[in-house]
Amino acid sequence: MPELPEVETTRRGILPYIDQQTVVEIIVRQPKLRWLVPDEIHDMEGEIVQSVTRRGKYILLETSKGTVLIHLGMSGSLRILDVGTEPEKHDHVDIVFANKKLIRLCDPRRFGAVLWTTKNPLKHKLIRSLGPEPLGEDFNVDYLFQFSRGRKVSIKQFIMNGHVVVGVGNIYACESLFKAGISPKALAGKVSKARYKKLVIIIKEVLAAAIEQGGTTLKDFVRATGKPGYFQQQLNVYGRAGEQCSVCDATVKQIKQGQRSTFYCGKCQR
DNA sequence: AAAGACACCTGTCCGC
DNA sequence: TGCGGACAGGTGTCTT
Repeated sequence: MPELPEVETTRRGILPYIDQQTVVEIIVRQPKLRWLVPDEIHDMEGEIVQSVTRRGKYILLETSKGTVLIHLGMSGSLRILDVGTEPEKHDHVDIVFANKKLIRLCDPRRFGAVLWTTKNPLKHKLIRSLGPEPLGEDFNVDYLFQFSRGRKVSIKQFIMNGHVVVGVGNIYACESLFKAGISPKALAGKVSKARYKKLVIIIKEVLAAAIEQGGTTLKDFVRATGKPGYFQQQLNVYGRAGEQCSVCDATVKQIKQGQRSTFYCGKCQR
């Protein structure tokens, strides 16, 4: 489900309810997520949430004792609810606050994670080797072009690699390459600097626009408030195999790259 | 170091 | 209606 826009939408959704709030209780109904939810997570109880930030697709809740790292995996969502709201089947973790609100992690496939670190979270094993934020200045044409030299993977797999740049998942990789007119099959190491320049600009535009729209709701993504996102209305190729391209008369194609579906227009993208 | 396959898990949809 | 298989928004780990 969540790529960067959905995670950022979620972060913004929960922020006003939990920032500077005291954690009263953490309820773990199902500890078996991608990694076991550690018992030390309860050290957060009684602590005040000092910041609600995001690094890549991780949401970080910082307290003076440590930081919770939350990842939504493929099917996770976080919602703000009132204390007393009955949990449903896949509601695995609640973080309950003194203001009678709670954030609830629902994750049917359990590829998500809830982790705890007492150190600088940016130095956590899963965070420290991540690539730059796509909306930051460190993600620019010089960086991407340099990093791509010698790479033999397709450009689509390259930009989806979190060690290259974070937050560009399957939907936005497909959409960005379509808008940039670049074939997803082009080899990363062979793409020109001029084309990378355009791609960088477009990735930033696409992600920023998706955040503004509250993310993409394909089947079940909901924002923290329970509302869906609206960016799916602007998808040009993702999920549109067999349909006519929105720009030309060709048909949108679907292929597999690195075990993931890729959607593209063979005429607009070369 | 880089690339590819595989793993984790549940729900849904499609063809027979 | 049932069943098998493919597929789904991610990414760490293991093998080449």
